[in-house]
Amino acid sequence: MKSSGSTSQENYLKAIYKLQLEHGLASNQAISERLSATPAAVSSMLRKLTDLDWVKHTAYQGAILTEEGQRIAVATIRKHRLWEVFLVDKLNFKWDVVHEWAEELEHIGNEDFTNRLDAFLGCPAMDPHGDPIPDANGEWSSTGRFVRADDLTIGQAFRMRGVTNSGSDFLRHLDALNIELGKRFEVVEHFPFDGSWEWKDEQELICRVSREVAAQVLVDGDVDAKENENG
Amino acid sequence: MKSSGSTSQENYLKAIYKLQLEHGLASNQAISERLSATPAAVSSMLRKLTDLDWVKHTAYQGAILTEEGQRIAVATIRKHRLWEVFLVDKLNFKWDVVHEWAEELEHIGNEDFTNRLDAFLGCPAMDPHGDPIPDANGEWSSTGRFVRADDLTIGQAFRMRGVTNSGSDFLRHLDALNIELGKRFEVVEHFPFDGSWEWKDEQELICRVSREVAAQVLVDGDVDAKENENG
DNA sequence: GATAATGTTTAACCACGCTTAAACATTTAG
DNA sequence: CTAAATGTTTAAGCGTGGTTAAACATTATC
Repeated sequence: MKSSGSTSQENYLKAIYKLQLEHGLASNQAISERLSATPAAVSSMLRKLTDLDWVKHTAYQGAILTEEGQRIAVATIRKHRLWEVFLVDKLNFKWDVVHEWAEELEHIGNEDFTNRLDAFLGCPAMDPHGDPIPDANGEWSSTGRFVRADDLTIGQAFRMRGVTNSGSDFLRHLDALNIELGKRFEVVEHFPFDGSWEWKDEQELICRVSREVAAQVLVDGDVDAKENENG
Repeated sequence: MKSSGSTSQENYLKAIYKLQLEHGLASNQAISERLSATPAAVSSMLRKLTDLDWVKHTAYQGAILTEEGQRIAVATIRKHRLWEVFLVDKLNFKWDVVHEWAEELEHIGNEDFTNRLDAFLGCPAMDPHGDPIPDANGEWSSTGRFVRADDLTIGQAFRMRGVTNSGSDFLRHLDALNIELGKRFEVVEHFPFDGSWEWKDEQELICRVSREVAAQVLVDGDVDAKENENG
């Protein structure tokens, strides 16, 4: 088989996949918000996806993906993230703008195409936002689990590893604060008053971040244990 | 402005552009054949393109592109050919299969995107089939004019430079004959009986090609004049 | 357990790009 | 110059993926 869907169908499968991770199943309404479509549109698309055997849909409950639906969803996410790597690493786009283009590119190409792109990029493990890239078999090969930056304690060293919010506004804000993927910091202070934090980088420069920022930054809190990597 | 059209619109503009080069203007019927669509579909699309001011259409005569229509057509061809270079040079696809993927990729990205891709690829002058790639301004910067391989005379040295038929069957046939872009040959013999030719490559290996092949291969017949390039 | 609030589905409709079949213009041939 | 052949356009309709508005289930509340 190894079928795949239309652009729109793939977008639905992706949305359901992500909602399923978050809530176990994807309600009609949640999908509709994700895709900025009306609930009516979702309803009709779910019928099609059910007919294709890509989702199981219990009326008034929600949708979950079948094996095949999941395969297509993961393949699409893989393509999306590989293209993001391409756009940042090869075309020198900034990480806050690549999502839109990747959203279009992800619907092009078959398995062979994707694997060639993967190989060309050096089989990257993560996209420019720190999100893991599934391998050719759809496996999320050992996503070294990261923690939220607001889970750290004073004095703790860490490396910036990802974000849970890939919106342009947020990413541009991180750029403005000189917070970038892989950069090493240490927690200097935490202010319970407003939940904000003070970090310092390796040049001892202080970086003050709000509660909102810390909550959406993923870090590797286990930095000293494996410092043979980059520092 | 710098507008651009839908996938389908861009395909029509491309087709009209090419037909215009060949026949001065694009008849409804010729477009319909190019795009494998019915004349009725062409008729209705031409109305839309006319409303957008991208073509001028004289009923029962044919269509020609406006300035803007031409700009979009050339930009689309530029993107198509750049992606073909990417697919062959970076993803190691063979030249006979890249057209299909490029046909999808060509509709993605804006001017900035395309220029970044161009720069990343080293601003190539030609696609993998030897077709020239217009520059960022839509100029076909000096397409060093090539001649058909069946225009050569015995003893003449030449370099393979392109094809006038990019169909997979033809390209695979050239692969089978070890005829590739940039390769140097010399005309050994011509057989008026069936119009076939004998060439020899730099290893003195004889390559026998049919009339049909020679007619669709473009070569640089002026090889000795500028042998500082590759030989 | 009836009722209000919420969420889902259906119904009618739209735009896009295509189809077939019929009507219409324009050439070409007799 | 008329008739036939050819090419073009219109009309009606289809599939996809949307919309709004109304009908319908399902929760939550009293």
